[in-house]
Amino acid sequence: MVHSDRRRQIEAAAGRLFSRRGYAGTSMRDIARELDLQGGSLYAHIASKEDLLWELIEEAGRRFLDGAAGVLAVPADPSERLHGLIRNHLEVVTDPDLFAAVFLEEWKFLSEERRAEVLQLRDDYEWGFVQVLTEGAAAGTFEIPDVGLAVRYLLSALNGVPVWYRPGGSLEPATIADHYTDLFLSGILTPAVAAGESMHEGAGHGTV
Amino acid sequence: MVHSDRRRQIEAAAGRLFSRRGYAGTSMRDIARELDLQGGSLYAHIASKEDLLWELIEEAGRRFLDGAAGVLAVPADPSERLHGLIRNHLEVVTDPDLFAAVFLEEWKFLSEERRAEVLQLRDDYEWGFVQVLTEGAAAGTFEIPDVGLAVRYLLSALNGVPVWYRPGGSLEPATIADHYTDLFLSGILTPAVAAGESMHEGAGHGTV
DNA sequence: CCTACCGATCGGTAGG
DNA sequence: CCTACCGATCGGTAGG
Repeated sequence: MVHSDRRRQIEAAAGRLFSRRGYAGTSMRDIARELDLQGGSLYAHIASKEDLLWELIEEAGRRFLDGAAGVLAVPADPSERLHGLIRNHLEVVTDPDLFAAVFLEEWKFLSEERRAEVLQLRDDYEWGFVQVLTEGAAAGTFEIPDVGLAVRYLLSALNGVPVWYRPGGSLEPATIADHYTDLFLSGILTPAVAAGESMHEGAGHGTV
Repeated sequence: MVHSDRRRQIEAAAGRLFSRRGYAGTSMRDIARELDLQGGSLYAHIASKEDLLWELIEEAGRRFLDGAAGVLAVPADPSERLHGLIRNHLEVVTDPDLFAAVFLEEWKFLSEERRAEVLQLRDDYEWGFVQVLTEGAAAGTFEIPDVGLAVRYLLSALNGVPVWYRPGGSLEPATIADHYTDLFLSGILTPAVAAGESMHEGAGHGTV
């Protein structure tokens, strides 16, 4: 658990390369080159390429889960808790040291056991979102025909952020979280229209 | 442009494998094995592995763009046009013959020229969404503080569908499109709350 | 479409 | 951490 500096450097290089070219598209020699080492020298610090991938995925997964647990430990109404979950998710996903893109995309290259562990972790994590939406619906604050679908919709939107996010840009993760929370809670229809009256033909697109 | 049956079989096998394990994680011999061929035999039908990837990406890209153009050619109010764009996107992304996951994830393995072509196509495609949202805002139907951000949010949510969608399941693409359009237009807050009055403390999460 | 092969590169190890 | 190497596999080709 406590790793040497060199080990951390190797993990960081691997994280950058796995993010950019994927696990299968990155060779051990690619990683070594980033640190001016020979390919074989990496094995003084790590046991295998897959262990390196696992380390990165485990770390990101832990942060997702710990952050969400922190949010859910605080009593608050459903909208606030949802905002907290969204902000946590976007902080993890935009943290340049966490390589969330690797967590999200490269887990399929893990061994079967580790893959199962990741899927379990993702299920647990999603459960927090399901709980908050269900609470909000029970309280009458939210109106959600299919909670599972709404959670997949939201998490997909959040997971798209690392694709275009650049650290140091004009949008801080917390600001994106504010915008995304509003989009998810209120949508884009102007309030008067959303309130129900004055819409030309039903909802404009027969549904639900 | 007109391809032999064999060529189409090779493309389909490549699409399936590239979707599942990625371009770099799939070998030509993997593809050949699916068709009970020897690896070298593929080169009687295709020139290179990258050409195979390009073919799949080009085809999906064309369907995204053609479908959107069809929607935008019909006059309708912004909510209806948006619904049409969403339905088209989800039809493309769930079409088992189009391998949209390859289009979305594997373009980074293309040559620089082809990569640039894909990015241009994506820009053009996103432009349609930006246009519809901008029209809706100008008409007073939509209220969107940052149109570009809202489009990225929506497209990310849509691109997440192929990750969990299974053909033959209980949700048709058109049904998902209905749900997702509602989520994007109206959010999840109950109308009375969304209309502005009766919310305990501002919006519950200070924003925008 | 197969057999047989090309040079290059892969993850990983031995021995220092 | 390097040199030197292992067997396996890679994308692709020649010649039939």
